[in-house]
Amino acid sequence: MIHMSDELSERQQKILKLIVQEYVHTGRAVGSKALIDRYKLGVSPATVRNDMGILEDQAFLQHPHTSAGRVPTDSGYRYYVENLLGNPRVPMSEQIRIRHQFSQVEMQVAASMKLAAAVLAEASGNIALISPPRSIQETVRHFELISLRDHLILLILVTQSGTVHESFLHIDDPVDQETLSATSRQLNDEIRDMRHTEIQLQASRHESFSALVLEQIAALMQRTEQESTAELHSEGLERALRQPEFSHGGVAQQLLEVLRGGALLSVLLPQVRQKDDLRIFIGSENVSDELQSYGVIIARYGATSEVTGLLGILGPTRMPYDRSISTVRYVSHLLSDLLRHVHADEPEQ
Amino acid sequence: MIHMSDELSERQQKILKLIVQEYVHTGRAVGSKALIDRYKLGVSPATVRNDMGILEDQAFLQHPHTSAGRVPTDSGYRYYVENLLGNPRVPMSEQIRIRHQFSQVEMQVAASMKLAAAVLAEASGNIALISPPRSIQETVRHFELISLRDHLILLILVTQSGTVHESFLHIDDPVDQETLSATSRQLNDEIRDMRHTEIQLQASRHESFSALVLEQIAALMQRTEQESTAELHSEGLERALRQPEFSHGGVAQQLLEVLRGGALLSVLLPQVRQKDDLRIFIGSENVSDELQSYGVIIARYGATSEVTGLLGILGPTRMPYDRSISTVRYVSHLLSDLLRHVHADEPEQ
DNA sequence: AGTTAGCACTCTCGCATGATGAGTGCTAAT
DNA sequence: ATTAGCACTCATCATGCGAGAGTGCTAACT
Repeated sequence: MIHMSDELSERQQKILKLIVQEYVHTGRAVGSKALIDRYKLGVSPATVRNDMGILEDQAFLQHPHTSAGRVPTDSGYRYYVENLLGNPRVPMSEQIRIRHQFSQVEMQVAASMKLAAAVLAEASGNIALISPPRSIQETVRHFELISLRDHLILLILVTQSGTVHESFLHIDDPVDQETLSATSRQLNDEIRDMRHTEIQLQASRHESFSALVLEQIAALMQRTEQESTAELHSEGLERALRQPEFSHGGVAQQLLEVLRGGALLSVLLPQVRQKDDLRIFIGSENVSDELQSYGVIIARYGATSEVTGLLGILGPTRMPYDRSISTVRYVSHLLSDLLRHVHADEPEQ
Repeated sequence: MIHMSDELSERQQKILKLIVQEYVHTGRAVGSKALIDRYKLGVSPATVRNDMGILEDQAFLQHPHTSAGRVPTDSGYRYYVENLLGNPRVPMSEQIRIRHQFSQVEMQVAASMKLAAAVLAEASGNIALISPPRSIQETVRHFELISLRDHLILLILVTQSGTVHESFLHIDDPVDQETLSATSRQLNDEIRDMRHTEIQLQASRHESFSALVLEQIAALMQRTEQESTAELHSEGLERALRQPEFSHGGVAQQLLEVLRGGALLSVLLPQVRQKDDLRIFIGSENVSDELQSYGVIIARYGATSEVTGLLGILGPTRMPYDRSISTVRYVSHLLSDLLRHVHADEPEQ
C-alpha cells in the first residue's frame, strides 16, 4: 500500500526467481524460512516476507491459504519467463546427445517426428506435442497406380510436403499394369503441382478410367487437407502423470480429452503463424478453458514457409520453463534443417 | 464344510450370475439384501446368504471385509463366462449400425482399423486394442522409385499384406525418372514375392544403383518386420478412465505404461495363434504381473492364415464380458471379411 | 433336509475433535 | 530499511465415535 512502484528491486527479482525455481522443483508452496535455508540470501526471513508481500501486491505471488508459503501466479511465471530467464540455451552436452540421436534416424521424416517428440518429453518431463509437416496448399508431386488384383488398384500419391498417401480404387473392368503405368505417366505430367481443386477440374476433361483416377486423387487430397487440421500427436503422457498435479484422478482423464479432440490444435494453429515463431501461454493466458491450469510452449518449424508443422510442450503451469523453452527452440531448428534437406533444393546450412 | 459338492445348484448358479451382473453394473460389493430387492428370487436373504457362503467356499466369491457384500473372484468371472453366459451375440440393431459405419469407410484399411477400435471401445466402455494386419513373412508385391530431386529418391514399397512402406534413398549421382522407372520395372519382376532375406541375396547379384535399391528394400522390410511386433494401438482410454477402478491417480499412469511398451503385444501374441482364435484372460490368468487386475479379451482376425492382426478389449476384471466378447467376435469377423476382400482372390462371402 | 427369522457381531465410512507445525503479518526496536 | 519477537491462521493428521450395511450362527419351521 505504501510502496506502489511498478519496478521490482534487485532483491525482489531475485526472490521471485528463487521462488519460481524452488516451487517448480519441489511442487510445494515456498515460505520465507525455506528460502533462506536453501539459498544464501544475506537477509532475514522477515525481510524476505516483506518483499514477498510486495510481490503479492503486484500479483506475482499468491498464497493458497493464510498459513502456507507463496506460489507464483500466472503473471509471476510470465515475469519470470520474460525478465528473469535470459535466453536459455540447451547445454552443449545435451545438444550433442540430441544431434547424435537424430543422426541415427537419418532422413526418415516419420521417425524424426517421433524422436523429436521423445526428446521434448524427456527434456521437460511433460507432454510433447507435434503435428507433422504439411503444406498449406498441398500440390501433387507424383502418383503411382499399382494393380493389386482384378478390380482393385492401389493408388499412391506423393504431395509437395513429401507426404505419402494411399488409397484403394475399385474398378469394374480389369486394367493391366502396363496400361496403368502408361496412364499414370501421362497424367502425372498433366497434374504435377496442381491443387485438388484444379485436379477436380482436370478430371472433367477426361473420361472413364482417367477421370476416375483424377477424381480419386482430388478426393484424397481434399480429405487429408481437412484431416491435417486435426492431426496432433502427443508423447510422454505417462511420465507427465507422475507429477503431483496430475496424481488426482479426474485430471488424467481431462488431459486425455484435451489431447484427443482436434480442439487443441485448432486453438494453437492461429497463434503461431510464422515459421520459427515460438509462443508461450501460461495458465489463464490460454484461450481455451480446459488449459487454464496448464502451460503451453509452441513453435512452428518448417523447411520453407510453405511446408510447416507445430511442435511444443504441454504441462502444468508449474513446469521447468527454462529447459522447456530452450529445448523446443532447439528441436524446432533441428527439424527445420532436416526438412530443408529433404524438401528444398539448397543444401542444409 | 458339510457340503462339499463341486456342482453348483441351479439356484447357486443363478445367484452367481446375478452377483456378477450386479457387481459389473454398480461397481460395489453386493449383499444378500440388495440382491433380493432388485431381483425376484423366491427365497429369503438368509437362504441367499447360505448359498453365497457356499459360493465363497468354492472360491467364486470373496468379501473385501467382513461386513461388506460379495465380489466375484477371478474364478467367479471365469465360471460366469464359461457356464452362465451362453453364446452372446451382438444385438441385430447394433450389428446394422456397425455394418453401416463400416460401409462408410469402404475399403480403406487404415480407416477401418480406427473404426474397429472405436466400435470396440464404445461397446465395452473400455480400452480397445488393435494391431494392424501383417504377414508373418512379408513378401514384396510391388515397389516404385520416385525422384524427388537430385540425390534424393523416394522408395515406396507395397508388401503382401497390402501395407505401404516408404523410405528416402540418397544417391551420389543423379538418376532421372526414366531410368528409375526402367530400373524398377526390371527389378520388380525379379523380386516379386520374395522375402527380405532373399532380396538381400539378390542384391549381391547386382551392382551400384540396383544393388543399393534392393538393399534398401530388404532393410526396410526387415525393419518393419521387427516393428510390427511392437505395434499395438489403443483407443478409448479417456472413457475407460471414467470407471471407478481407474479414478485413483496412479492407476492411469500404470495403465498407460502397460499400453505403451511393446510388452503387452508380445505377451498376447503367442496366446492367439490361429485366425479366429478368441481368448479371455481374467485377472490372475494373465501371465504378466501388471495385468493382474485387468481382463483381456483378444482375437486374431485376418484374410488368410498368413495375413493377420490382433484385436481385443482391455478393461478392469469388472467388465461387461457379454457385450465385450460378442463385440470382439463380431468386429473381428467384419475385419476378416474386409481384408479378404482386399487381399485374397475369392470374393467376400 | 432345506429354508427362514432373529440377533449379536464386525468393519467401513463419515464426521467432529484436538494437537501439531509451518508460515504469516504486525509492531517495535535497531 | 532491516530485523526480532510474537500472536494468529489454517492445513494436516491422528483419534474417537455413531451409523449403517452385511454377515454368521442358532433355533425354529415346513
